[in-house]
Amino acid sequence: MKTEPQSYRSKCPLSIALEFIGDKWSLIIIRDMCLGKSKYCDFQSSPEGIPTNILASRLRELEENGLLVKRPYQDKPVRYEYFLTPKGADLLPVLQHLVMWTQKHVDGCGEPPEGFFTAKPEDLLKRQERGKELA
Amino acid sequence: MKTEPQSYRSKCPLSIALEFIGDKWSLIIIRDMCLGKSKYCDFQSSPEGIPTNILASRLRELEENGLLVKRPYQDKPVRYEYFLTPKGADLLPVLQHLVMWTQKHVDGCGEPPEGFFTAKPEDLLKRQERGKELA
DNA sequence: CCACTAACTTGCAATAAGCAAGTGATAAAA
DNA sequence: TTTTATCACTTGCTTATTGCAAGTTAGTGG
Repeated sequence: MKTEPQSYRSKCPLSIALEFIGDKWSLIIIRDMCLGKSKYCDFQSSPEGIPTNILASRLRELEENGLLVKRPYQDKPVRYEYFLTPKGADLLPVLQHLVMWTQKHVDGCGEPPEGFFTAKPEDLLKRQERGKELA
Repeated sequence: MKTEPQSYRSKCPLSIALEFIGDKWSLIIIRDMCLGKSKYCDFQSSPEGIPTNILASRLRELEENGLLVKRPYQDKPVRYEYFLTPKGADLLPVLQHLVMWTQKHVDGCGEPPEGFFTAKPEDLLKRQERGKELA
């Protein structure tokens, strides 16, 4: 996870990518956002059961790193929704290939929802735009 | 990292993939093998500077999980070379997209070696086959 | 014999993960 | 009007993982 955008361990683009999303949870959150989830409790309710303190810290880091943005959807009390930025949405091809890899090599894994493989990063941003229009 | 192939935290293929390679180092080793490295000291000399105990444990786990195999290339003392299996080599598209992602979104990152984007998983296995023929 | 190399292993301090419980703001129910 | 409930977190604490340095083992070359 990168918090200070300087001082990467190397200039290798793969290594840098792993400093952003090289852990067990970040891409799970990105996946959930790709599937349309946007609220804290949505992420908590995923079957992997992310611990709540880790969810909070990952959301903070992903936002600091520009992969997502949060936007209040109510005040009293203020509550936030999280949306992918283009930078975050562009991880979709990575997710798609990881899913294909598991389907090819791991028995008994589940199926992604319909349309997952044909989705494009741009499609993920439309949801956010619609939300903005309504706000 | 998966060691016991049962008991995934969920059946989601993305989540399962992350149990195999969801950390900061596994894909660095896979990358090095994609680039033709095969010996312990090769992996150690990469610019990211993987700690040696982590390298040893990752090589063990990646082998247990079937992403690579080791093969002695000398005895007295016995020394091993590590090679990608088809399962490991099939992560190449994931690496390629991660590299593209960083090149698009992170300033000042380096370039992959020539031919990286056009390589295919099968190409990575030929090296291993050549090695076997000579053995 | 001594230095040196490759491939590890071990010890240990620091960091991160994971679990459970608590907090603060508010709305809805009794 | 207390009582309960929800959402989005935070805190405390225990365990696990990282990362650094040093040591080990089985050789090779001089």
